[in-house]
Amino acid sequence: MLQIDSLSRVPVYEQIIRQMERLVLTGVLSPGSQMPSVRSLSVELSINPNTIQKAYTELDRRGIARSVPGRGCFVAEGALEALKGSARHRLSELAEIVEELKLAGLSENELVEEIHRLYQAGA
Amino acid sequence: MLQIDSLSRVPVYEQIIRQMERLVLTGVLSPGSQMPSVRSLSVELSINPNTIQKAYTELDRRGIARSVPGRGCFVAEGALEALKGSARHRLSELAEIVEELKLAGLSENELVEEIHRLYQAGA
DNA sequence: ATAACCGTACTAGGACAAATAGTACAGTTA
DNA sequence: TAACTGTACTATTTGTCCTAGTACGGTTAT
Repeated sequence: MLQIDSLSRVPVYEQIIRQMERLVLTGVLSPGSQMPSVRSLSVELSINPNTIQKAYTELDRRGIARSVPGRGCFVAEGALEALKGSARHRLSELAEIVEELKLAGLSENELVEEIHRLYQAGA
Repeated sequence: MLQIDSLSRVPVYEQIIRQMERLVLTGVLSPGSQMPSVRSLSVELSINPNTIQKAYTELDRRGIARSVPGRGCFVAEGALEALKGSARHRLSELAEIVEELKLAGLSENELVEEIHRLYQAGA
């Protein structure tokens, strides 16, 4: 279900967060559905339970998941809205890269063309 | 001349690299011109000389700067070409963000509009 | 009830990168 | 000669990520 790159600079707990967000956005995980338990996922990925918990706690804080002691961790009802809202926040990251590309001499048309290709690509 | 955000996750030496690259791209530093010395910059930014040196060494390795023992560190002649070449490499970072925004429901038109605004903005 | 799950909390320690601190050496320049 | 330049090296500190182990309380099915 999830894939972890232990060689990446990106912390494992953040990789889990991103992939969970992605599963929700793509509809693989629907609001209300149960997520893998902390322990089962830790066994599946061969990762310490504390690391999984850190990811789940953060997902809870962001309003994407709801943890219920004794029952499990579920995709929050407003998960999609929360994700779409936070997506706007990532426009700032986009702005940084765009500005660098712009300075490096990439024209607006070239960039728009690149965007078009990315949008056409599947997945 | 440079600004360091010590609270950022981005390492100080990498912040220096990026800002130097930016100064070259914007023409503030021209090829052949002398860059601040390791020691003077360390005093100005209140940062250990070793951290500055690490940034300068990397800039040298990328072909953006040329360090000359006893004389100083200068902007390389082919700095602009080196920078424009490596800029293309950052298109992969762009692809990641675009894909996330796409999943989050941002339409291609909205994104293109955003790009247009970024290109019109000064700086 | 009891066993088997669930999330949560806490302390301790290892591994690693980033940064600091201090010293030293060799080349350049006024 | 004095004051600068880059470079090299070791030791130490700091912070983050992750692992390890233990414990507590709530839920569920048998």
